[in-house]
Amino acid sequence: MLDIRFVRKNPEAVREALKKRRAAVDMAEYEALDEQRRALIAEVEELKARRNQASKEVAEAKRRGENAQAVIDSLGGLSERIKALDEQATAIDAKVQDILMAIPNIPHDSVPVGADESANQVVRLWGEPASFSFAPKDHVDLAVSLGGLDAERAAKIAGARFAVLTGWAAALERALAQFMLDVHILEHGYKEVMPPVIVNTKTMTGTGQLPKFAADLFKLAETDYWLIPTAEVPVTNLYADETLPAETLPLDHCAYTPCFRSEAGSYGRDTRGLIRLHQFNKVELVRFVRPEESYERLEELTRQAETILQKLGLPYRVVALCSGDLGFSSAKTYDIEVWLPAQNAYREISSCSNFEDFQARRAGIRFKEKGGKGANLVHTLNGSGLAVGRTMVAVLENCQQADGSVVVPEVLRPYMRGLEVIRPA
RNA sequence: GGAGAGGUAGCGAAGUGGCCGUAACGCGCCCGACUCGAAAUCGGGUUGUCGGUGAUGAGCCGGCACGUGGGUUCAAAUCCCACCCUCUCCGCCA
Repeated sequence: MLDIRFVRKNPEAVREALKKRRAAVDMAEYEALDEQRRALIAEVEELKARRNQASKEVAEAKRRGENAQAVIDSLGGLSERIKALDEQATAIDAKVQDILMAIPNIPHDSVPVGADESANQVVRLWGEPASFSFAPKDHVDLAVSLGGLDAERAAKIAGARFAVLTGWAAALERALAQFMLDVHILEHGYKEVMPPVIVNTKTMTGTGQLPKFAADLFKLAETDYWLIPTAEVPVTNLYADETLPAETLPLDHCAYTPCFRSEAGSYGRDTRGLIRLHQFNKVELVRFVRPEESYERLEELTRQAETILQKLGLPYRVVALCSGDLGFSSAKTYDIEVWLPAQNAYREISSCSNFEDFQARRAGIRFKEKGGKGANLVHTLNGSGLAVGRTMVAVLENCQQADGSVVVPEVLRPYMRGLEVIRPA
């Protein structure tokens, strides 16, 4: 959420940002409501000040043992008027908040302006896509023929967009996750957290998933519980309504959790295999940083996520999302896209974003300088490090051999009981 | 699921209708004094948010906030109602 005073004083900057994002918010209505809100507040506050003043006089008179009936009588109806105005103010404030919550973050100056993903900019490439002497199979064919993926039974017990991994595939999923965690914990200094994967509405609102994107989420019936679409939600909100000592920044957490997404509106896309599921596992990196260094930290974060692909030897590219492709809460995002030979394309495997103070304001996450006066909002960042299922897809497709076997990347072998090659059972 | 206790500032905690949200007291933290320096000691300071004014700063003025939401009252941390959360004991349970 943007600062209500910033929006009031910089309406043109907000309109400009909305235009760059191709987002529609009725700013004229918003401004009219905001003005009404302030007028009402001024009116009701004046009445309350009068009431408080009179109450003080009554108290003083009673203390002196005098009769205060005259003052009390003069207040007739004041509280009723205050109550009526208060109700109006509350109603208008709710409307203002609704719109304010629907205004997306302002894209950073370095974000390329464009309508959709075709305007995204490739920032760098790493690795050479291997040239195969045979037609590379896709990950579904590989996983099924190697006996690791059972899509039929997944559909039977849950439905479409679920997967059952068996044997080596289940082990590979665990191996990838643990490998990623070890790198981020041991080499990049992140502290691991294992949070709840069910959260309440307040938490979902803190990071910006609600109120706008309820349709993308799973909600538990008859409760205030939601399944997290990413560990970003519980981990960022760990420090909601807290003031962190400045010396603890940057505060870096990684978390390995399942993620749940309804994938509403993606019918027909990526219906095969492990690319787009209702439930998948992800190692997430979340950082709480000082505002002045958040962009430097975003570069660092992106490189840390890239490290995983480099160690696995998987070719990828880094893309700066354009304004029209940017997520609602993000001021700047780099997507990391891994090479998938069977699709002959780069596909998203990580998304690294700087939310500046957008989430921190919603969630109430501040920091305070030791001995300093007042608290300021932190900047929050997060990035996948990485999506585990999609990493498995990339490993299978990039490391396959002509005979249908798959070579296990060396760094994973210690996590796979030394297994070097995955062969049909 | 049953019974009980409790939610007040960074933490602990006092506070049964007005002089208590400028929130006692203690701890922590910050500034100062003392000291060669430190500890101890002494003095002072230390919530957030919204509105107005200022320059989107500082300051000043005002409103609100004692778990949340209602109610009673001229006036609520305090009285009444509902809900949420935490802790203890019992039951159940991986």
